[in-house]
Amino acid sequence: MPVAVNSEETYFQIGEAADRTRLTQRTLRYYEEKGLLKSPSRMDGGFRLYSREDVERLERIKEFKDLLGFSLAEIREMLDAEDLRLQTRSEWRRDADASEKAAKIGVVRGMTLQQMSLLDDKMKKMATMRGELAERVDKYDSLLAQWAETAGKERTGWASTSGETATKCSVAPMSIPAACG
Amino acid sequence: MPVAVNSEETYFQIGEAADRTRLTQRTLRYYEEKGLLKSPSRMDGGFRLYSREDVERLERIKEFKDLLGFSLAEIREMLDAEDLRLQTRSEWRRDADASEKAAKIGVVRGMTLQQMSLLDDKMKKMATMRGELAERVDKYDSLLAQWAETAGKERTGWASTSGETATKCSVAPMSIPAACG
DNA sequence: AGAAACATTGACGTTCGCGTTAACGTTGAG
DNA sequence: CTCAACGTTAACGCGAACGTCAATGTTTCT
Repeated sequence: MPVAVNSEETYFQIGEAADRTRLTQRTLRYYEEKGLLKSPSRMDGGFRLYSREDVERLERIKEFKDLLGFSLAEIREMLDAEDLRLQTRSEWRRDADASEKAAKIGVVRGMTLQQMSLLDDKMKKMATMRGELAERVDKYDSLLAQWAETAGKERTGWASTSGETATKCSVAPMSIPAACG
Repeated sequence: MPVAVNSEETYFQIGEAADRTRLTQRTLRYYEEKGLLKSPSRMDGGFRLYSREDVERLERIKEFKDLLGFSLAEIREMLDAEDLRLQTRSEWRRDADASEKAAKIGVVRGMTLQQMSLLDDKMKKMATMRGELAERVDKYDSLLAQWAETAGKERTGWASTSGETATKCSVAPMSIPAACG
């Protein structure tokens, strides 16, 4: 059960944080050790207390790893960028100088753009690969269709052995995958 | 220099193969050891000779690794699938039974679809991430614009410090990246 | 034939990303 | 107070994916 410290802020011990993120306790400690997570607060006895934000951050780390196959070092960089973003935002009001604000925002914006172009790059290449695969599938289909024709009435019933996962989305070589879900 | 063995077939020693693929010799031997590459032919003295196909395969392996962050084991699976595909194709003519052909094609088609859905999955998630990033950039832009307005004539000239990589593609949250290159 | 350049097979070393165990402290329910 | 459940640090272990010698053989150029 989540631990309520005071008022309405909920914190989680390492066990629950691990459960929620589907990571292990060891992994959480490891990420902390590697600086991917700012050291979480502790209770009097020394038990770690993870905030909601901490948990969210962990979930993001997981996405970065699983989805993009980034190393922890790379992920750290991306997260550092984001930290700067948040820090910038919190300092926004009390920041005296004017052009300084703009400069900071510019930096953050630049980093965000870099991350985007990195994503674009990967997506583009993946789209290319997908296109090649789709071409093949089409080729198989027409091959099978043509075959079924020459075979006359005898329906072959080739319901491809296992999971028909990417249902029928094989055509349209370059269409956005979001449109296929 | 590439080594011409006979007639028009060109082969490469490990050094050049490594250069071309931007991998190390060690890596090539390692991949061979791990079965990602069928053992290349050798010259009399025992030197490895890589064919064009071998080099292409190596390049594909690299793409899989860098682009998708797959483990070598996973890559091996994908490549095995492709091997089956080629094998199927070469056996196509001399294969006697009819429904057997269809079955084989069905299997290969199924594997291809699986790979596609895997790609789709990743691309979809990446598109989501990209969308979030784009939103941020837009927010920064409007913030800066609004700021420049209130500041009157004094143009701040905030040409974001470094590489403006993802040029202007920040809007259109879900557009296919290929359209942005 | 001799030397430089390139390759071969071990075999040990390294970094990453955790898993696992040990020995011990904390918390919360009864 | 006691005891199970949960947490802590420290340390060693492990598989993946190579890096890095070292000792030896091969090719090629002159």
